[in-house]
Amino acid sequence: MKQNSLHVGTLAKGLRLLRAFTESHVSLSLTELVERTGLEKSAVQRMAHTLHVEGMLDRDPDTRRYRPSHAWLELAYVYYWSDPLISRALPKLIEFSRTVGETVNLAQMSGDHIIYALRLPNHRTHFAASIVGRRVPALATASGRVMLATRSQAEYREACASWPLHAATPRTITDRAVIEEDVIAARRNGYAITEAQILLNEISLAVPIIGMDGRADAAVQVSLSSLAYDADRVRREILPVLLDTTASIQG
Amino acid sequence: MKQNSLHVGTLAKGLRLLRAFTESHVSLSLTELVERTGLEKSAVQRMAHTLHVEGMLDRDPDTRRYRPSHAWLELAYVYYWSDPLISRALPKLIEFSRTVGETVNLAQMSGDHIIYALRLPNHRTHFAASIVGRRVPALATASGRVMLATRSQAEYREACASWPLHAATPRTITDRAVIEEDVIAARRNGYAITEAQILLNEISLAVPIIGMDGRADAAVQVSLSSLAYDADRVRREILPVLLDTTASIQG
DNA sequence: CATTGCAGTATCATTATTTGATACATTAGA
DNA sequence: TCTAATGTATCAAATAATGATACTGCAATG
Repeated sequence: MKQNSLHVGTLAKGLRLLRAFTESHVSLSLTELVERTGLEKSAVQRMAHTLHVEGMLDRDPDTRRYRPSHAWLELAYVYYWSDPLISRALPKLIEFSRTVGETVNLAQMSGDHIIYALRLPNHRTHFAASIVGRRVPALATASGRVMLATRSQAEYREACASWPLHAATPRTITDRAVIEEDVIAARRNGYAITEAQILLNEISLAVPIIGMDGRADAAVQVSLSSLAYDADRVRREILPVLLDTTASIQG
Repeated sequence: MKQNSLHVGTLAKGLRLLRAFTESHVSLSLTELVERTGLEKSAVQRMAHTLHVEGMLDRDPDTRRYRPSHAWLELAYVYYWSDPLISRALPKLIEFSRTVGETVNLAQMSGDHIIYALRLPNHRTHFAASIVGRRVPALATASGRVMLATRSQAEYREACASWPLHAATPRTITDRAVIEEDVIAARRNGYAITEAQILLNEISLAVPIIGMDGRADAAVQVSLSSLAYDADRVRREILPVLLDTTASIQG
């Protein structure tokens, strides 16, 4: 498999079963697992059995399909305790969410994507926009751009040139030069605003949470309906409070 | 390890590493992992390496300590998609949270515990009370009792007699007869109220989400400060709206 | 209703892989 | 600077995973 003698192939294969479940594949039969993992039927049979016995997969006794178990939520629980930023930010975000009455997110850089680590929804929106753990190409988000803006020129240039982009909406910007300009603007302004990059009728404002080294690995992002807000109103009404919030998190 | 020929010991061991991380052990060194898992040093070395390479554990290059990775949040993301109750309940809970302005939880039965699958915090409280994935002995919670109340007499009696209890506060009820009476009351009333069972100064109201078979595997729970509310006020002001909410989820 | 195909389950000899003891390297503490 | 402890690397031994194959049972089809 791999020649590195420290690599435990069996464990890696087991993890592939877990990864086979996605947003659009939420329950998998044995043969579907075989297809999605590319492993042998026998191997999948054993791994799935083990994961079930160990509580990582639930199994419908009738359909015999496997599904994520509650353990997947327990892992998130432990993650929250493990990341010191979360406990520092959460109380402030709750307060912020109350005062602005809009959906508040904590985004973290995760490779070339951002991941939403906390979401405090205040309005009914798309399901995907309300639940934690979602990964989105960093370049397509206000949070990603504003975090990049705190990095060195070499770094954000490289990122703007090579990081992935996916045209999620007709208005998603795919011109990398435009994105880089937006990052440069965020550098000057200390915030970034995007419109309709991931969802139509969505306008996002993000401010970085800057660490002691001056770099940001996280950002607070407010997502608003573009039917209710335009960029100017966001700047006037939301931005000042948001800046207070991030400042208080940085402590 | 186990004599069942389908059991893949290596995979099970790898999962034990993941489980070694808890609320109070959020980052572990190699030797700590050895202690907590009871596995051989060599085995832990290999497993931890593999989990790191596969993206399930982050590693601080300086301290060489392992920590949960963002993948732990991604798993939660997939869980949310996989459980149809979540997508049905979430929009209603957001609405509910807005109207009552208090902390709203979706609890699910998970063996003899409940697990908080969704939390919409509206006030700063204890960290543990704000994040998803937390498991609590079912008997100690309004949600657990109100779910049990939808089961057969044999079932809830058995549960009240044998399920675990942990005296988290000085006011936690440990008299199982009293708990059973509370379940019976919940059966009549269609809701349950508990005070100071998990946290002092907390009062909780829960209403079950009843499935087609008449049994509840989930409940919506509102947690309030007992400084601001007493049981009567909860019944008058929160209960009616909560009943509307759960009814709409059952749809 | 019998037939066919497919998904899931069980078995077992083979051998690749994990194992765990041990030695080495590096860090942190005295 | 030395010492103890933690992390890293190696390798022969044998256990435990492998995957081919055969079996069972369900569900769809004509």
